[in-house]
Amino acid sequence: MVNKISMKDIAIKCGTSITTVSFVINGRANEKKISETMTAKVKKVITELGYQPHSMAQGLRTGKSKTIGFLVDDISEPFFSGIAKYLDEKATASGYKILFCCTGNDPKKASELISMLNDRSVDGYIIALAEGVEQEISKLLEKNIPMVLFDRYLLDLNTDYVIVNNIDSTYAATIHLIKNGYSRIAFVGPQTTQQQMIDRCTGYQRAIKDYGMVERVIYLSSPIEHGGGFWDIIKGNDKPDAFLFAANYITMQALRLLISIDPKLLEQFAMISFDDIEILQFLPVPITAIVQPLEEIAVGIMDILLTRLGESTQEAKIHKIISTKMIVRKSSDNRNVVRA
Amino acid sequence: MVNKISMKDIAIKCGTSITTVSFVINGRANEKKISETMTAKVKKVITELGYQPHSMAQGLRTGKSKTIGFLVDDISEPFFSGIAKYLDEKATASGYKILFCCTGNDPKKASELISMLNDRSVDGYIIALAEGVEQEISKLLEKNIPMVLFDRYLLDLNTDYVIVNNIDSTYAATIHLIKNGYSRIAFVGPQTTQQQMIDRCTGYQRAIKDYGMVERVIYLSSPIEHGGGFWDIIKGNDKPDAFLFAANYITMQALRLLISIDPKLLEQFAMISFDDIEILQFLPVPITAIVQPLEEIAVGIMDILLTRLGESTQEAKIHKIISTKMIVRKSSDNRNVVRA
DNA sequence: CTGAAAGCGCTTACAG
DNA sequence: CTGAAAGCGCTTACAG
Repeated sequence: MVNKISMKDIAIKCGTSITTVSFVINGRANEKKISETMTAKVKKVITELGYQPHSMAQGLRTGKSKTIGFLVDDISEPFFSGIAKYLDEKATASGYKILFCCTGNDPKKASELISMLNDRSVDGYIIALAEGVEQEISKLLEKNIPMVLFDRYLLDLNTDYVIVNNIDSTYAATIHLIKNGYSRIAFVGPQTTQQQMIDRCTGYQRAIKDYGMVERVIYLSSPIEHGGGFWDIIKGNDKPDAFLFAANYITMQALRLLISIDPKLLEQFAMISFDDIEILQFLPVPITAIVQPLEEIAVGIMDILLTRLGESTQEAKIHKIISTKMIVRKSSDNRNVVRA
Repeated sequence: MVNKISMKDIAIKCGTSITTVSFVINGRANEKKISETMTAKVKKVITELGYQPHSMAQGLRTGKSKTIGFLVDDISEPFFSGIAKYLDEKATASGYKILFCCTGNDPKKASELISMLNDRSVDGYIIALAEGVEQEISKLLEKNIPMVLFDRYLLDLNTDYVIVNNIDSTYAATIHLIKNGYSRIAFVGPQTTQQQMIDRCTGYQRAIKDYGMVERVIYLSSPIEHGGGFWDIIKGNDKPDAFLFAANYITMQALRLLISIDPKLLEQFAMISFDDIEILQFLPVPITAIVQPLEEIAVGIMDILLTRLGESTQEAKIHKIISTKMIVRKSSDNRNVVRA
């Protein structure tokens, strides 16, 4: 990093002061009534020398780092890395850079990371909340630091967030199964207090109730136990004829479990997965999926965050709900019903 | 970001100077012969007030940002996001943060991003090189900025890098196919000048030559053309009985192509994929894979980079070659040979 | 053993 | 129309 060009160099070369140079750089030449001759000269020298402002000096002075903190459990999960890609694109276009952090589902690590991001003076946060960091979130809220939650949210925390229409999505998916003739539909989800998971279950439950069916909610334990609840249910007399999986990792867990017992089992149940993953298309019976539009979610997040970053006073919180779409594949058509 | 505590606050509260506080913070109390009483007092106040150094001020003063730039085509690709996760873990543990950037396979964007990272005074770079940015890389090299390349590398660029033993891997994979009775083995790769792809092809070619077989190299075009070369080859008289795919995206392209023509085709060929992806295990005939150990690669990268960041003079470049391992699945056993 | 002071590269209120 | 100067929060050479 030798010989970086500074505003001083520009000023000297132009025979002016760094104040003038600064005004030109920040587009305040007009406002500050810098002569056009000087403005042009400064601009010319800037491109000639390839001057780039020193972001840390700027940051120190302005208190803004043009950096956004992004917190998720695991960046290598396709949903998060997909979102990350689009976020990065939007952020870069607006002069921001994103610091990605993985909490590994550990609340302690999460709060350490928040504190670390705070040290680095990030201007805002994008967070898929792990359970147990409500306190840290509250602290940030009090400080009025811009923050957008996504994927997960907390009812009792007054924040901006972007989520999908979880209830409607599983409601529609359940009805899709019912319409295709399935009558023993099970919802398979994780044991959790995460609001989005509760919502997904709620959508399912409402549909089941509206159609006067029997509710079957299964909590899949992780790591998977062969002898455990799922297997008992599958081999029981009153076994389900259709599954609605609450998230892609739940789908994967269930698929692994079924395959490890007997790959043929895959063909005996109707299935719908919340979240599409490439694998679903390549199975012997391709699986229907509820698709979360990643780019739309990312755009929603950045729109809100950029607004906040430009605001002086906090307006009312924004809650953006994005619609999923269902991609129907063979696994949920009525082929199975005949057999059942 | 109100009322951040500064060294000045500590100094006042301790009745000393910020110099002393700084020495204590930087662990130079002994060296600078600060009294134990004062050292203890300062430390106590620091934890009491929850002081955190202001990283931008530090950065401005020291010229170090404790930040690493990470450049790949697309962070949402499983190979890269997997690497990213482990890198982030290691970096955080050493007080560094990583700025992830996606070049989207666009050399122009790549050089813009490098310039942007440069503005942000990143201390080092981790790069999976896209073609066409050799010049920018060279510039960084000249400036002696620490940089580790991975996955891809350039023979004529003298840099640190971490790659896998590409040649040996495909050599072994090819021989595995030969030993299992396949005799018309095709290598399927992208049309590219990327060294690692050339190496993978070389390994295949050597094995074919050593066993006196006929070389069959297929360049898969993207987007896939139905009527194109691949289909001609598959339906021809002299069609291959085994495929070695050069990368996971090539595997996916080929799978999509085969499935779109006829899913049964999947069972008619032996297959090995460079890179393991979850999908391979779930196919009707699970596909053998050459596994790149992500964590080991990430550790290798960070080890080199952290060494460089701590060095004053550049030692000789480090080239770290990591061994892959092959996970043999049903797709490469000799089941097909009987039929052929 | 400890402190005053310079300076990293910016921005901006103030003065002319 | 333009510039001198203060200050953001640190680190460190220098002086006592």
